[in-house]
Amino acid sequence: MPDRDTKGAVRTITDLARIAGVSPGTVSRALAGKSLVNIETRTKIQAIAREHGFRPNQMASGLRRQKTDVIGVVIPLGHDTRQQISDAFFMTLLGHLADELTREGYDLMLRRVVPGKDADWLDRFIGSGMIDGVIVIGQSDQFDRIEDVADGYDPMVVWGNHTEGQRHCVVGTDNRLGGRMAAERLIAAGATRLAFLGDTTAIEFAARFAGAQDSVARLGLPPIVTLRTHLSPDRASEEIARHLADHAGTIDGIFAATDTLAALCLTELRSQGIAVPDDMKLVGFDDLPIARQTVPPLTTVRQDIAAGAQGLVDLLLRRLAGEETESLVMPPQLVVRATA
Amino acid sequence: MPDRDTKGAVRTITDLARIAGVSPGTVSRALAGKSLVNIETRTKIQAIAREHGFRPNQMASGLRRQKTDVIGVVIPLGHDTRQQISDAFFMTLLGHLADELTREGYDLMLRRVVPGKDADWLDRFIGSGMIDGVIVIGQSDQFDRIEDVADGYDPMVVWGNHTEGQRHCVVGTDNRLGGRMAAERLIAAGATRLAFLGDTTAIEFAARFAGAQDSVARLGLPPIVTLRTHLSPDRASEEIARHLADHAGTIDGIFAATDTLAALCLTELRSQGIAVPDDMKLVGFDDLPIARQTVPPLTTVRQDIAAGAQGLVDLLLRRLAGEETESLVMPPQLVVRATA
DNA sequence: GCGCTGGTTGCAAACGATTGCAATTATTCT
DNA sequence: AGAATAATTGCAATCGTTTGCAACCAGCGC
Repeated sequence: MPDRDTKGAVRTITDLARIAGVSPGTVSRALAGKSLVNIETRTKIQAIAREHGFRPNQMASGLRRQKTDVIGVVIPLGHDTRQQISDAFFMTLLGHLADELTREGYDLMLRRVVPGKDADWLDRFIGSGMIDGVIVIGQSDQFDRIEDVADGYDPMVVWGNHTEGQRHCVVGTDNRLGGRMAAERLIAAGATRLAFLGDTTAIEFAARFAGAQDSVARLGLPPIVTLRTHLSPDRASEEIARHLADHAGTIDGIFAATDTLAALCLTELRSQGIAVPDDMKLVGFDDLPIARQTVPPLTTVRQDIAAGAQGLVDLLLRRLAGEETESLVMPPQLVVRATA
Repeated sequence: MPDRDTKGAVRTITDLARIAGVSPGTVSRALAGKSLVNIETRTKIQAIAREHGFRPNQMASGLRRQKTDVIGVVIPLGHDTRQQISDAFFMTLLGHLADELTREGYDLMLRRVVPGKDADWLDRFIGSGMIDGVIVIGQSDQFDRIEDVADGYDPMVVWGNHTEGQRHCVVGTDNRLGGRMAAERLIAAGATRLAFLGDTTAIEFAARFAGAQDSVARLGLPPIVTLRTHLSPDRASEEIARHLADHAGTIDGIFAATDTLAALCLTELRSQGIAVPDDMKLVGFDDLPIARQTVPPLTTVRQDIAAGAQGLVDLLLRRLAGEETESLVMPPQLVVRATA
C-alpha cells in the first residue's frame, strides 16, 4: 500500500535517509540489497521505503551507473512507410520481445523511424544514452546503414535476413530456404507458372523470392513473375486486384511474401471468382493466426516468432556481457493446409 | 555523416566544448538553439557536433531538467495473462500511439504488466522517474487501482470504458452503445436467443454485454447467455467449440466481444456445420482488418483506433501542460457485412 | 573619458543515485 | 588488556547536462 496520505513526499534517497536516520549512501546500498549493510538496518530502510512508496529515480541511477536497463527496439519503416507497424508479424514479435526483456529485468523503448527522412536514425537512438542496447526489427532497405553501425557498436541484434559475410548479428528465418519450400509446394500441388506477391526491395522478401526462383530454375520452369505491392492493407487490396486481372490465366500459383498479403489475395481471388486451390494455388509466409482462419485455410511457411524473440534477447544479453555472438538463422517449416 | 574515424570520442558536452574552445554551458545553449548565444559560435558549435556525431546524454539531460520526453505505455494483463498483447486491437492502437507520440517529440516506453503478480505495477512505473506521463491501454480488471493512482497523479490517460463519476481520464468507445447496436443488429437480422462471447470481467467487455442486455430486455427477449472465454487464440478455439456444442439449437445469434473472437467463432461454426448467417447470426466488435476477410465478411461494431490514439495523446499532452481534461468517449459505428 | 546598456560567455551549483575510500564501531585473538 | 581484524556506516566525488547569476566586452551617449 504505497502512501498518498503521508504528505511528506519522500522523493529522494536523501529524504529517506533523513527519516531513517542514516546516510544516503547507506540507503542506496540497503535498497540495492547489498550485503554490506547490516541486515537489521537494511530491512528497516526497506520497510520505510515501502511505507512511503519510494522508488529511486532511474534517471539518476542510470546516469551514475552508465546503464539504463532499457533496451531500444526500433522498427525502420524503409520500404513501406505507412502502417507497417500494424503488420501482425512485427507486432507479435514485439509482444514476445516485451515478455522476454521484462523477464530479464529490462524495459523496452519503442521507436518507429522513417529512415528516408533522417539518415542517422540508428545513431541517434544509440547515442541518446537512454538505452543499453538495441534490437532492430527488420532490415527493411537499410542493410548498409546497419552494417555501418555494427562496426562501432556491439550491443545490437537485428531481426532479418542473413547474408553471407555480413557484419551485424542477425536473428531470423532462413528466408531463402523458406522460399524454396513454398515454391516446391506450389509445384507439387500442380502449379507451373508462379508469381511472387510482395515488395522485393525488402531484403527478407528478396531472399524468399530468390529461394523460390532457385526451385523454379532447377526444375526448368518459367521464371517467376513478381507482383509488386505495398504492405498496407488498403493499398494492397487494389494492387492485388489489378495484378490478378493483369495476369489472369497466365499464372497458376502465387507465393505471397506474407500471410497478410496471402489473406488479402485470397479475398481478391474469391471476388474475382478464381477457385483456390483448383484454379490457383497459394502459399503464404509466417503462419500467423490468420492463416488458420482463412477459407480455405492457408498453406504457409512457418516462422517461429517466440523462438525468434528469445533468440534476439538471448544474443543481445550475451553481447552486452561482452561475448561475441554468431547470427542465428532458424529453419522455416512448411505448414500444409488447403490452399496448395 | 556521423564520424567513426575521428577516434577522439566526443562523448560529453565538455569534450565538445574543449574542441570548440568555449565553455560547456555555451555548448549546451548552442545545441539547444537558444538565441542567447551568438549566431556565429552557435552554428560553429553545431557544425562540430554534427561532424563528431555528438548527441547529448538524455539521462543527464532528463535528470537536470526533470523531464525525460518519454511517455510510458503500459498494458495491464489482468484478466487474461497470456498473449493479450498480440491482440490485434491493442497492437494497432500501440502503433498509432507510437506515431502520434513521435510526432510530438516523445519517445515511447512500453511495459506489459501482470497486475496479479505485483500490486503496484502502476506506481512503480510512474515513480521510476523515467517517464513524463503514462498511457494505460485497457483497464482490464484494474479499475480501482487506476482510480487510486489518478487521485495523486495527473499526467495519465487511460484507454477503456467510461463509467459515470470515475476520476481517471479515459478515452474510449461508448461500449454500452456499441453493445446495443450489436444486439439490435442481431435481432433485426432475425435472431431472438442471443449469446455473448467473451470474458465479462474486463470492464469494457462487461459494458458491451450490458448494452446488448439493454436491447434484449427492452424488447422482452430472453436474457443473453454468456459464453465465457479467454482471449488467446489457442485456448479460445476449444472453448468456443465446447460452448457451441453445449448450446446447439438454443441460440441463434452471437455477439462476440472482439473481432478476433468472432473470427475464431466463425471457423468453429463452419467446422460444426452451422451456417452463417442462416442458422446463426454473428456480430463482432472493433472492425479489425480481419473483419473484412472472413467468409462471410463479418458484421461488426467499429472503433476508430486512429482517432483513439490521437485522443489519448492529445489529452495527455494537455494534462502535462497542466490543463484539466474531460474524458473522451467516441461513438461506435455499426458496419454491416454478411454475418448478421 | 566614464558610466551604461546589450549582447555573449563563463562559473558553479544543481538534478538524484552510486561507490571507493576512510572512519567508526564491534568482535576476536593473543 | 591491548591489538588486530572484521563489520558497518559516512563522506564526498562522480555521472553529463542545464541554468541563474555574474563577468566580460564592445559600442554608445554624455
